[in-house]
Amino acid sequence: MDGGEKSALASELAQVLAMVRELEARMDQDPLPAGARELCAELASSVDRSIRIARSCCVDSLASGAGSPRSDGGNATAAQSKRRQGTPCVRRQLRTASVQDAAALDDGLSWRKYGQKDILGAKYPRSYFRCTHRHSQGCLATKHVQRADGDPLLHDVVYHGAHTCAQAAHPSAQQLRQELQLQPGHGHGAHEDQDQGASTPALETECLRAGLLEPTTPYSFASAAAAGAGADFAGCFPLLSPTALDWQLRSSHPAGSLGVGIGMEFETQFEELFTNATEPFQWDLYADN
DNA sequence: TACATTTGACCACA
DNA sequence: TGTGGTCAAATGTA
Repeated sequence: MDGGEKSALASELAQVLAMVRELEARMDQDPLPAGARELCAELASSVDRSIRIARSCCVDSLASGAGSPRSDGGNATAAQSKRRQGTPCVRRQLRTASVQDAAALDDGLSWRKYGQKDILGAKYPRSYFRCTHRHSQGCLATKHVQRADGDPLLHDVVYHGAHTCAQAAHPSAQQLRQELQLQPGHGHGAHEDQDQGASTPALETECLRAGLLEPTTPYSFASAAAAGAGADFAGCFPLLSPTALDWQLRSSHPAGSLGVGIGMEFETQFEELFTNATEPFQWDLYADN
């Protein structure tokens, strides 16, 4: 990371900090002031920019194997990668508000659970879902959901195959299809092709810069993890991206219902953002400037 | 009654 | 042979 990038990152983070403080102050007010939502969105995009800067700087060190291994639930993915060769997949991580909260895992598509399996080395079992319309419409889309070892609120969701049923028109399904099509070779899993596509992180960065990858979508590890460079690049971002955080806040607190409780939840998630991100980013930037 | 979930068993792959 | 992925019967629920 050169000096310019460091200062760009430091500047972004300084903005984030200022906005968090402001948001914190506004959270005490009831009802929530009009600007709070906008501030959340700004906050999200600012952290998102920070992550992009950090990511573009970290890729090289990650490619050389210097990246930190997955800290949560990732020990099972190596074995998993032996399976489903030839099926493109998209991986996401979603955080729920509580252990019982399943709403945050709802992607708007209808799934039917068809199995659950204890995974070697994983603390929590993996659940297997397939499209409800598998039999009626021959839709072969499936997804696997597994709770992270280190953080029970964090769920690893792996999607296999695009929806071909009536749900294919759903925004979530279309987004998934787009991400699946971004898979190198369109036939390898996100974490399956660690031996190819070293240029993919650059591609992703370019897409992000060009606005081809919508920052408003839930954070996907697909292209990052698909990159050979990031052998397990996803593990370097052990939490939701701020954009996904924003998305979650929006989805779990629909318009008008953004209540008092959000303050604590938001605060907790940001606390995690800063504490968890410290290692992978190694941001001693303030000391550095 | 229809549909979803649970769970033990089976299969395929490395 | 061990493990992940899937099947299908049993069970639960609206």
